[in-house]
Amino acid sequence: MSNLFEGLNEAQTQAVKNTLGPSLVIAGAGSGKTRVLTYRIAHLLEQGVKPSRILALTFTNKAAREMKDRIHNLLNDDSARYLWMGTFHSIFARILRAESDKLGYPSDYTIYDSVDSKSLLKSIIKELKLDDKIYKVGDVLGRISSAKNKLITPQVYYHDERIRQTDQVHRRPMLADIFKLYASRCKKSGAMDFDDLLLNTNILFRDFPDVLAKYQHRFDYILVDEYQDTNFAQYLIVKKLAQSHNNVCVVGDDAQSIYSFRGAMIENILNFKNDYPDYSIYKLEQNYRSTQNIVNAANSVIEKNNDQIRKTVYSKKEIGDAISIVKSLTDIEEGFMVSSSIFDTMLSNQLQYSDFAILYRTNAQSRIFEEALRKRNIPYKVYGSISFYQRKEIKDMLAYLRLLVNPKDDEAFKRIINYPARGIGKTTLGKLEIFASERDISLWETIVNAASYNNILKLNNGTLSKLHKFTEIIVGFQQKTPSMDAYQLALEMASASGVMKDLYNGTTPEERSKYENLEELLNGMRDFVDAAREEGEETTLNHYLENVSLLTDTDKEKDEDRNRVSIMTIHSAKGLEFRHVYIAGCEEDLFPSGMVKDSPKGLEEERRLFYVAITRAMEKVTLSYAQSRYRWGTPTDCSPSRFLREIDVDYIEWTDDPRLQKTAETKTGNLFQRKEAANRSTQFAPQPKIGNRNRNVNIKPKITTDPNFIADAPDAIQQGMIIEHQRFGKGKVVHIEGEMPNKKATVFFQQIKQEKQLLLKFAKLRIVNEL
DNA sequence: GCGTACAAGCTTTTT
DNA sequence: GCTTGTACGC
Repeated sequence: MSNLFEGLNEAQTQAVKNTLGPSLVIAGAGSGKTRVLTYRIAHLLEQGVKPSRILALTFTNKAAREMKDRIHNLLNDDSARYLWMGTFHSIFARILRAESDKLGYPSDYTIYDSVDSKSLLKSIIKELKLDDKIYKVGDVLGRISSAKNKLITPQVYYHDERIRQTDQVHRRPMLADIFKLYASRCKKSGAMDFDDLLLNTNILFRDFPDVLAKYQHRFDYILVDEYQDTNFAQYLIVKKLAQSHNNVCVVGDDAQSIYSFRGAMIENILNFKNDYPDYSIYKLEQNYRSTQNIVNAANSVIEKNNDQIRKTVYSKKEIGDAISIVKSLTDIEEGFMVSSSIFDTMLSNQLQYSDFAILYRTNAQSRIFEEALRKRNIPYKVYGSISFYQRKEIKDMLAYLRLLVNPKDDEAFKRIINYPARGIGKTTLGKLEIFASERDISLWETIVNAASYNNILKLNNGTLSKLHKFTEIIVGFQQKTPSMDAYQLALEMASASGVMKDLYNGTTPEERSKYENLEELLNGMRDFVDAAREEGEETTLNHYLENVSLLTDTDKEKDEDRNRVSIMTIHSAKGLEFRHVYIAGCEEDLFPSGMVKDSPKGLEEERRLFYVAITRAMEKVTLSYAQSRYRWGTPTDCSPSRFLREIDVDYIEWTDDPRLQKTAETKTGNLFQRKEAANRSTQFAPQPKIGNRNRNVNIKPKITTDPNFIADAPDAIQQGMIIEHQRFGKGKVVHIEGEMPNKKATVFFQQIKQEKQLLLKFAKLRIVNEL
């Protein structure tokens, strides 16, 4: 490795070089943050620091893996393998496995994901005979989670007057009891949820000073990526571990803090100077990713936030294209517009599909883009949404395996006791649950001894023998578990349990895909076993299951996924970059989300999210909004997002209506508002006023070849796309047959009710057959 | 105990 | 519009 500092700018060089003492690296979007982190670690290794003495914490497995790869390539040796690098959750899960006995957990403890947590909470709420409309599972879990992230244990929660009063005011006085029962059930099942991993690490370090000392001395250097997204529990772990040497380097960007709903405290980065008074600060302000227009536009938005570390992010790249703002009439049309634009841009600029991304605020928006892209035969990949490991069929299979390793895992038990159907239904499970709960034992212990408990359980002989059959299968596999590798075991379990057969018999596409998913899981396990064997690690099921709950979809990218348009939420786009970015649904109540618009803090976070979205782009940003969008199954009127107005007009280009562009040359006032006003008058003025709302007979069906008319239709049609029939909600639809060049088409008129008046009219064409 | 039919609720974002 | 949960009949 010749010269590490070659190609780094001054600020980057300083941030890489000065490895001693506390360092705060403020890294603007696209400023080479990952580069600094990897070079800093490589630099430490070059100086002779042992990799095992470096702890590097990230927020996603992907980020950790990428960094490892890059360090490996920089140094050209395998020292990166021995770094302690990973997500907070995976690193501390590992430490907790080693120290679990001190906290009264087995080292093979199960990690409950949010589906497991919710299922457990649901049964607790039922058990306490509480109204599940008042105690909504999601809300309750959110409350418990945020308590844990603030290191509020159930005991503290239970005895804290103020917390209890808050719950009282919200008419949920039993939350403390639910929390307490939830925690004790988890512990009894030998399970930790995501938040427990951080909470229990803190408890471990608090109650066992010798253990804390051990880990303080294990790591000489600590690095934290995305520090603005740490919550209190994570913050305190870092602080404690760094105490003896203060060699802590945190990297982050307060402008990109978008996880406060998960307990992230932007204050952690803002207060770094108070925690480590002798800190050095490095500001990375040059953006290497985006054009000047994009950087400047993003800056003009984030400027509106009060809570921030002031910095000047700039780009020395070309000025580049202005940001486009595009209006569509409906969400469906937005889908067409974006997919057409991607198609055209790709062809005319000779780009790859993977140069494009469509970003949105909520996962619910993905479907429309999927459909639009599919119709154009554009390959795409949806990121996020439902994780592979959270799919029902995968969770069911994993539940069998979990039960082998940790038979006390009641959530796994409940998933599979009657899957595939073996005649053990609600009634039996109910009896088992009551029995287990009264005696404080697990469901597994209950059925193993069901015969001897049967004077109380009162199960009939048929049920008893069904239970017995189930236990026999599980016990048989439990005995094999230590001697077999994870893949072999899972494969046999899949057939012995009947899961394989159940999925194989499916005929519908959904069922087929479930079977394929099971195959994929098994393939993944085989890869795991192969890799472990190669590295000389354990190939056991226990080892496989250790991390599987912490894996997400993005962690298993395949080659065929490579040249595809990416579709994802802005949250999951964080840290990524694309040449062309479409930000869809820029509408009030969607982005910014309707749930936070009343709180200034919430709004600032939404604005940061908008900032993150814009700064993903290297060359071109297109902002899109629709005037009407399906929500809860009905068309809803939308108004453009306030964020569109917040972008400095110098960096915007208005492309949806060419007639208006010439009129907006002077730069006084707000371009956006003027254009909106102009839009309103030109768009609606020519329409005949409809007096009687109930009689929409003003539109006369006609045969048309009028080119102007066709020009009004979505351009997808002009390209000869086949557009299927779409239902138009409550709008009135009129059919008109017409000839287009080479195409026979049906035209739909739709009127959308807006503010109780008929305001809009637009045409959709359906190509009936190709000539 | 199982499968189907209908109703209700729902849409912030995730390790 | 879609998914999940419940009620009812077998």
